[in-house]
Amino acid sequence: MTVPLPADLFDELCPSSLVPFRMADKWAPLVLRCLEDGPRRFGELRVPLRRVTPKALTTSLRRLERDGFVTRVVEGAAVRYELTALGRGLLGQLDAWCTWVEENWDALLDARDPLP
Amino acid sequence: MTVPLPADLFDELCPSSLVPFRMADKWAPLVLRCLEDGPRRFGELRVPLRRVTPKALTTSLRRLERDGFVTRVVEGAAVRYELTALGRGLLGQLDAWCTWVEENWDALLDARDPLP
DNA sequence: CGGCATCCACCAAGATACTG
DNA sequence: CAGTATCTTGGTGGATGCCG
Repeated sequence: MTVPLPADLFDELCPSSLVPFRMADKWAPLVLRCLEDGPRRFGELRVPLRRVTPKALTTSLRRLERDGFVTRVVEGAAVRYELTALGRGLLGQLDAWCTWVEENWDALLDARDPLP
Repeated sequence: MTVPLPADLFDELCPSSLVPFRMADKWAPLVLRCLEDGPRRFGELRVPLRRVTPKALTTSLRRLERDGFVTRVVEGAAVRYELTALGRGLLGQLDAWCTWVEENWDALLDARDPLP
């Protein structure tokens, strides 16, 4: 079985307004990352995403489901969310973004807040 | 000298809501593509982007300038917009998106329909 | 030519509280 | 546990008209 998601999986400032990329909605990239290692329940997602209100998380998950990136499966009392093949494909783009942002982070900072 | 931008550079339905990626704002990816082959004037950009109001185009350009992706240079009565090195780097990501969308277009279409 | 001013509709998204 | 229900706000972006 998969390891529980750590509460500090994401940086406090993630996502940042300096990042010019957006995927689906504000929290979708973080949700996708949480689902990378296998299906998760709503409560599991809330641990690393504790800054996100339940409503916002639900909205994000519903949209990901509508667009075919995530499936919502009810198993008795429990619910699990899982990546589809299409959704898993988004992770490649996400990795590319992260790489680009890391490589250009200083330039992004300098451009946004030029030294006097 | 660069060739004038064709009026039909972009598809009528571009950008589409089926594309889960966003760069800066709605029109930024198209603007960046217009600047790929060299500096352009405001009026030149308006040709392929005739569906975009002047205000929206200005807003997009201002934001791209603020974030360090584009420079705005006044040359007497004329104004030219040009990609910075950082902005040119965005084109790589844009290419990656286009490739991904083309490869997954049918899946995106199929996935969107089933849900109410 | 290269915009700006104004008004307005839409919706993403947060705060807060509550529920089957 | 897995969400809903309201309320409210801020920002994007379209429509229209005007300007130096």
